[in-house]
This record gives sequence, C-alpha cells and structure tokens, in this order.
Amino acid sequence: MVGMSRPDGDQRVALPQPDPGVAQHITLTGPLADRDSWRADACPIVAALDVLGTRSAFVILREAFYGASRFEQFVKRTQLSEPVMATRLKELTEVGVLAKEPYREPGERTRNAYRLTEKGAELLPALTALFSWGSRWQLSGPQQVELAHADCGGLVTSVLQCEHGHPVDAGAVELRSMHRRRELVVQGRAGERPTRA
Amino acid sequence: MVGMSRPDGDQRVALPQPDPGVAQHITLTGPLADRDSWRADACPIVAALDVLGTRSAFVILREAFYGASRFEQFVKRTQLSEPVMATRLKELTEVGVLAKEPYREPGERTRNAYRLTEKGAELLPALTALFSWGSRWQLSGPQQVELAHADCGGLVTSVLQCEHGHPVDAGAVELRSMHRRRELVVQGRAGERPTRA
DNA sequence: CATCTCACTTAGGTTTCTCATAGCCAGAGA
DNA sequence: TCTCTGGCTATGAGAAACCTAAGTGAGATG
Repeated sequence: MVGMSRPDGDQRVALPQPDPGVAQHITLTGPLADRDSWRADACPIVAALDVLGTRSAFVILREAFYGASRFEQFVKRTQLSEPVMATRLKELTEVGVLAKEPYREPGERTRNAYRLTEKGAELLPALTALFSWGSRWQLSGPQQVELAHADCGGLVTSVLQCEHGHPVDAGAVELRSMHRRRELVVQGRAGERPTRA
Repeated sequence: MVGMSRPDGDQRVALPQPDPGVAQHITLTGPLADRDSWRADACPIVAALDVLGTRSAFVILREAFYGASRFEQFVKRTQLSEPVMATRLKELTEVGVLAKEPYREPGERTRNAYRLTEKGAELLPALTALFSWGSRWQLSGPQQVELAHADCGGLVTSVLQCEHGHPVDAGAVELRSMHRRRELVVQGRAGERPTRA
C-alpha cells in the first residue's frame, strides 16, 4: 500500500530529516522476555487489521466519524466505488463496527443507514493517532485539517495512559502475558461491553 | 484485507453483540461544516496509510517496538518472507520511520540494524490503540498479551487528550481547518522535529 | 582458494483490493 | 403501467501484496 494510488490532489512532502534511530522500545516481561521463544500468534494488532486492513475501511470509518451514515454519502465523500463501498459496508456491519438502521424519508422507500456501534466508536483513538501522526510527519502545505477539543480549542491527539490515569512514557510500557487478572478492573464505565476479567 | 490470511493459529472469535448504532461523532466546524462542500484531499489518515498501509508494515513496526533490529530477527518474528521484509524495510527506511545503523559482531562482517527513528517511535500511540481495540473486541481465549505501565502495572491504552492535558470525550472533538495558528504552540518539548507553527 | 552464512534480490505465481461498467430491484410518482 | 431513482450486485480487469524457491555477493572461516 505504500505506493497507494490516491485519486485526488497529492501533497505528500518529505518533511524532517530523521535522526539515526535512537528510540526506546517496549519491555518484554516474564515468559515473553525472550522474544525468540514465542510467536505472536494472537497479536491484537493483526486481529484489528483483519477488520480494518484496507484503505477503504479506514476511509469509511473516517467518514462515519465525520457524520456520514448513508450509502450515497459514503460513496460521494470517500471517492470509493460503489462495489467497494457495498462490500466494505457489509463486512464492517458483519463484524459489528457499523450497524444498519432502517430509515425512511417522506416520499421515499425505506433504506438503511450505517452507524457506528460502540465497537466502531472505540476506534476513534486509533484513527486519531494515525491522523495526528500523518498530519505531523507526512503532510504539509495549506488546506490541512486538525482535531480540536470543543471545550478549550486545544489540539487533540492520542496519548498513552494507564488505567489509573497516569500518563505513560513510551519507555515505561511493558508487554506481558495476560493471565486472568480478575481484580484489576477499574474505571469501567457502566454499560461497557466486554470488560475483560 | 478482511479475509486476510494469517499463517499461524487463528483464534478470532465473535465476541459481543453490537448495539444498534448509537454513537457520537466528530463535529465539523466552520467551512467544513457542510461535508459535501469539500473533499478530504489532504487527509492525514490516508497520508499515514501511504506509509503503513500494509499488514507487513504494521507487523514490522510491532516487532521494532518489541525490540527487533536485525533483518533476521524481523523475518523470524514476523513470519514474513524475506522479499517482503527487504522491500518493506527499505521503504520504511526511505520514509524515515526506521534508520539503518551499521553494526558488527566480532568475527562477522558489517551489517545493518534497523531502528525506530523519532518519527517511527511516534507511531506507538497508533499501534497501541489498535492493540487495545483488537484485544478487547476481536480476540479472546488464552495466550493473550497486554500492555502495562511499568510503574504501576495498570493496563495501557491510547486515549484522547488535548494539548492542554484535558481528557477529551469523543463527542467533544471538532474537525477544523488549520489556518496558520502561530500562537497556540504549547507543550512542545525541546528538540521536537516539525512542531507546527 | 573453497566454503559457509547472512542479507538481500530475482522470478514466477496466487490472492486481494480496487476500479469501471452495466445491470437489477423496490417503491414512488405520473 | 411506465418511468425514475437510490441502493445495491455482477462481471471483468488491473495493480498491489503476498508467497515459495532459487539465486547473488561480500566477507568471514578453513
């Protein structure tokens, strides 16, 4: 997808000179410490990409967050073809990221709207993270958009935080195997679906 | 990529019954309010996907964050083929997400290590967000992994925050066009690369 | 010099994503 | 009943992402 064709105005620019790599990484703990002793068979990132692994899925999600709900809107606003749109909407509905909701305009027949479910809505941090990164490192020039906090006007980004509300530095992230922690459930808002533990 | 073939143990499971879509979306402001009046030509998400739009790129990044740096490690740990690895590493290096760094083991010839640059390291929130989402909504069963805060042991996720440190609710996000805000630069740590404005 | 290994490259083929074009069908309006 | 429209579906083709298998080439080791 690197040379991914984009139909419209391309304004990609090489922005910064990258530093010779000096970056912290995640610490592997316990039985995971020896990376060559295990395989990432159940990788959550890959599992997520099984659902959103296409450009079209991301773009459709973007428009869903921008407020689109009807087939026609999705097609027009994403510039994707109708066949792709139909396929993707069906898939995203099947996996529960979108939900069909019949609606009827006066003098029209019943049609389906596609709305984000809670599962879909929870993709916002992922989309936002890509948005911020792309904005900072890949785009330049005018005509840019940004995400702002309605309350204070500040730029919105996606940051690492632990369930106790601490800001988490990249160097302070550990990967560990999850052995049925039943006690650490905190901060789960009521009505949440599959709260682990 | 939805039916994306995965070489190893697949343990995808249908977890929750999605609700009939009722989710807040982002508010479009100013000239962007009428979504049909503009095209998302310079979409930062698409720009990001131009770089990481493949499964292999994500998986390579994952392993980079897990500590891999050598060609052989990347191949073994990602289960990707050598041709794909060579191509992807070159591309990721070219766009500045990874940087080559020559190293030499005693009794070996000089080889290249690939390390995350700052640009690459800043993808952690995006990877983490996908990680959390995939873990919560797509995976189940044992053998799962999770990200924890080294300091307190709490689960790490990616959350929305504005530049003033406020937690941002999904309903409080606005999309606006960015007209050269030179004043609002806050919180920029020294040494940061392309701080806007 | 011959051999080995690691880091790639080349060649060939399959699957998936995408597009454009052309239907199809349900229901409203004439 | 005929037509129009919006929401899909079907078909066929090109590009891209992957794979396996088989090189290549630089620098150690024997």
